Amino acid sequence: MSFSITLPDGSKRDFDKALTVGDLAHNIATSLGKAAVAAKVDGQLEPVDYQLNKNAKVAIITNKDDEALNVLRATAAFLFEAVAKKAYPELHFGEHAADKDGFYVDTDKTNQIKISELPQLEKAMKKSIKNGEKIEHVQVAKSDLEAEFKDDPYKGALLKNEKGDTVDAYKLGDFTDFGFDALLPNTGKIKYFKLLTVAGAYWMGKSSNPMLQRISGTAFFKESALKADLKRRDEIKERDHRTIGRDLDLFFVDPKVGAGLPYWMPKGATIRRVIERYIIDKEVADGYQHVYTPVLMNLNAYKTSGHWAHYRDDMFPPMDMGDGEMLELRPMNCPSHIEIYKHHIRSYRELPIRIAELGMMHRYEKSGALSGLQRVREMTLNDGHTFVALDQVQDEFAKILKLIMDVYKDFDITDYHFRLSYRDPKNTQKYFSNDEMWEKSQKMLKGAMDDLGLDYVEAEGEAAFYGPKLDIQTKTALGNDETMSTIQLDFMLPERFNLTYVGKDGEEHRPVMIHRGIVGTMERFVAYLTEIYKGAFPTWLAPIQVEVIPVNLDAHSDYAKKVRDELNKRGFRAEADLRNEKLGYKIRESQTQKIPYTLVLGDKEMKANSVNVRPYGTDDEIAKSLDDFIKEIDKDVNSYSRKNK
RNA sequence: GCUGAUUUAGCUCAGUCGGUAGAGCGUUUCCCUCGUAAAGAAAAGGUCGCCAGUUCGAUUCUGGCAAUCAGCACCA
Repeated sequence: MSFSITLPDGSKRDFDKALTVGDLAHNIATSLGKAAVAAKVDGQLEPVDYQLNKNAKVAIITNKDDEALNVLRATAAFLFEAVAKKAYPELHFGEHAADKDGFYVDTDKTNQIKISELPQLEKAMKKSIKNGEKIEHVQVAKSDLEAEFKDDPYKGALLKNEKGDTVDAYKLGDFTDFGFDALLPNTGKIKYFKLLTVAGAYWMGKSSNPMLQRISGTAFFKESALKADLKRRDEIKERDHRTIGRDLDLFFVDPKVGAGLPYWMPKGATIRRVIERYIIDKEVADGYQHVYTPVLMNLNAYKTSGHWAHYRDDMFPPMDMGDGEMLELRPMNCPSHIEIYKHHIRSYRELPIRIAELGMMHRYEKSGALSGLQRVREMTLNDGHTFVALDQVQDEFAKILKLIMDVYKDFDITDYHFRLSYRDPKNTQKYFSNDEMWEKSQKMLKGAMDDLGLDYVEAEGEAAFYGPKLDIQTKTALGNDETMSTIQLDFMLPERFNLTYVGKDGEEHRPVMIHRGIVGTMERFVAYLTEIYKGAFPTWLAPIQVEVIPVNLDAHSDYAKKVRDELNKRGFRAEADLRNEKLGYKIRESQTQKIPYTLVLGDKEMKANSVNVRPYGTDDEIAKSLDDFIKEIDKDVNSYSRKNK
């Protein structure tokens, strides 16, 4: 027997008898042997007692590697299970996982674990950790495990997913579980962990299945890392747009007047208006014709479009007008823009026809999904539809993508990835059934991305009901993935609404429709920006750009008003704080309100027709002439500067 | 929608083992007239989420509903 192990640096080591990953690590260096947590063997995560007996590529993982954290957390999850099972012998376990956010274990409901019981369980875990209890890695025949878990409602099903006749299982005392890539050989290393929350989660992630309880927590190798992570979790709250929205008086949602129906206060409305003007200008410059269409539409239009068949759960119930007419609050405005297209006979010479609208949509979101401006029941969509000939699809697609990238640049959106969203062919309830069209459009979309040489992930079951999409997924400041922009190819609706244009040949042809959104909805986009900027909006977006504060009310109010008026006249959003309060008090408020520029005006400034500038987040006092300040802020606004970030 | 927790003044939160409530911040008024992150005083402000039930009496106990939060499912 002889085989060789290839290490990450390319070097090879030959062996003539089997050895464990741990032995290999020791063989390389004693210190590495001590630090080894697990290994990647041909890309697969394996524990330190894994037997090497044939040619393989091996990378030893120590606690400096990200994957080591997953091993640690999986071990913590396993220990939690063992301890919880001891405390509640009748408890069953569902799925468990460990990743960059921590770990979780699903348990069944018959024996609810309350959040108040977590400290006791933590204590029991700590006891085991202190004792450094051994975790035994065993290969068990699948049939033995099936026998052991024969009364378990979940483990049997999970066992079916395990490949082969033997299963990698782990034992701590008489507790056994499986489904881990690799665990530590001993509980002693799980020093710094915390159980965090108890929440519901569906068994196997299906809402038709019973709901289990998910206990989640996190673990680190270093105490400082755990502390930093707990602090990070706390600080996330400070970025929450709901908190900032209230503190800065941007918007409110009040169940008394309707859950999920936000009210935009003047400051929030200002931010939104600036964005709306920006995006309309941008789109008009890119060849879009902006329109307004009604929020109500005859239900028949949504029957024709397929919304009524495939999207009804997300729609408000129709209004019965009593004379046979049924009106529907629109959930999307593709049918509205189709009506605009159909209003005239269209020639190939006009194509592409680009229709855009900041249109208000209503969708009946499930109560549990509502969240501030992030998920609402009334939203203004940055929507647009372009109607093109078949041979224009690629160019139009590239043009839209360029527009999106231009906008991202101005808003400094850099953390995003592309996702091609396809239908799930098995889900006939959700998607139009027309295999040929789906194949064609999905292939065309992928081809367009490949031609542009862009990287993407593919996701089945994420398409719109009428066609596949390119989704641009951004990361929010709170770490959630969300769809910011989308480009969707649609062969279905032109067919259903019998859209035509007259070709060069004088015959009628069918156009292709491209649905696209740049910044998604105004609601979600403002929520996103609020979190990214932590409420300190860049000057071009800030609801109040300049706060003017007189040193002495009697002596300097007139000059403060004069400066404010001059700024307002030039189109800047300036306010003068003429309340009877101390200077320090007003400065403080101007800072907590995150206003980009605070101007303090006293005798010196009045005499010299100057201002004293304190930019947000600093304690600078910069004296300059009013003219110079105006030049500075003008430059700041026009550059879409992010310096407040 | 589901599971759990929560809901008391504009905000953050105490409190009442059943006898209708408090603090800090904010607001208003008075006072102070001030050079870069909170001067001082007084006052106003609450159907104790909503609807039932039990009780002599419910903010407190019980039930239902709604909303909010965490997560799941869904999703822009």
